[in-house]
Amino acid sequence: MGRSPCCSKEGLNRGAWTALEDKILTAYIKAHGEGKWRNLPKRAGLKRCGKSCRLRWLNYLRPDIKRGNISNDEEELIVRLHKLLGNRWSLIAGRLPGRTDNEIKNYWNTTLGKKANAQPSPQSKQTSQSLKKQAIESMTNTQSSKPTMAIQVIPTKATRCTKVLLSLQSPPPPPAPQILSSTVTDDPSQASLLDQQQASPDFHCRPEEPHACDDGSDFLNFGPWSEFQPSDGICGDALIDNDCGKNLPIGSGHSLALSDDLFFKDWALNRCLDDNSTLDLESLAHLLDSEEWPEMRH
DNA sequence: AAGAACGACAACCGCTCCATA
DNA sequence: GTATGGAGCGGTTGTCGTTCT
Repeated sequence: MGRSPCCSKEGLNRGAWTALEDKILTAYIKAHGEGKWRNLPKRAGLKRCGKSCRLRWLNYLRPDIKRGNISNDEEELIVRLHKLLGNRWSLIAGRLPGRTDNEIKNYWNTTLGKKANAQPSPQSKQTSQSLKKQAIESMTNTQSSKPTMAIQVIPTKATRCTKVLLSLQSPPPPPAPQILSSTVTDDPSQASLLDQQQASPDFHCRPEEPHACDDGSDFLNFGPWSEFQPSDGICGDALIDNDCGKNLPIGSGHSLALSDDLFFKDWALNRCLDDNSTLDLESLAHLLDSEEWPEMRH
């Protein structure tokens, strides 16, 4: 389907933003909020493409952006997350509050990528597509693998978290445990994750927005489940139902055996963060540092 | 001191996904 | 079911400052 360009490029400024433009954009967004990027330049009186405005805001002007050197902890986290997620910068950035995908991408390309090349990792160059494929392959192979975890399989397809909402007021947690349920509790690090998830019902929530699923289970639904239906040869009854409130077979002995690797990818994909929340860097670090971690990475 | 090479980062581009009419 | 617009993502390019020769 053909698409009109997001904006006419004629008469628009390009290149570096001026201080005045920044000021105008910031003032406009503070007054009217984000969104409607296509119309924003016109309304704000900027001679810029809407996309450009969005990028400028997200990568530079946003008040919660942390600027400055990336700490060693952050660097280590980036490296580890990159091993898990590949070049999915937005997901990685989601785990580093105040950092933007662009910043992390640049940092990787200029610094970490070279280090990684010096210490080649089999996964370091994975693309989203290859990750996805790998995930699917992994899933289709897991039926014969050791059923160590009862994790519902989540497609690694990155789905934005903007509509993943939980109630702040009363999220009666679904009776069934959530994503890391059942058989993973032996590991203290994972238990810690569980605890944090359950103890923090508002993580990655936007209180001002309506809730996608009142029972709080919707945060588990973040992908085209149709891709992973039983017809795909996957143990369907181990999958979470796409409907809110229906859950995975918790503690069931026949739950889908998900590869450990995929489990962590899944975890990483789902741990969307609230912009205002303290990052659970600790929990992630805990996870990454856990004794089982090296084994899980193959 | 001058120019080349390099590094860091901002910005752009094209593609894809999702929501909606 | 389809077309379209809005928005986001990842790859790439451009620019500027710093270091090296």
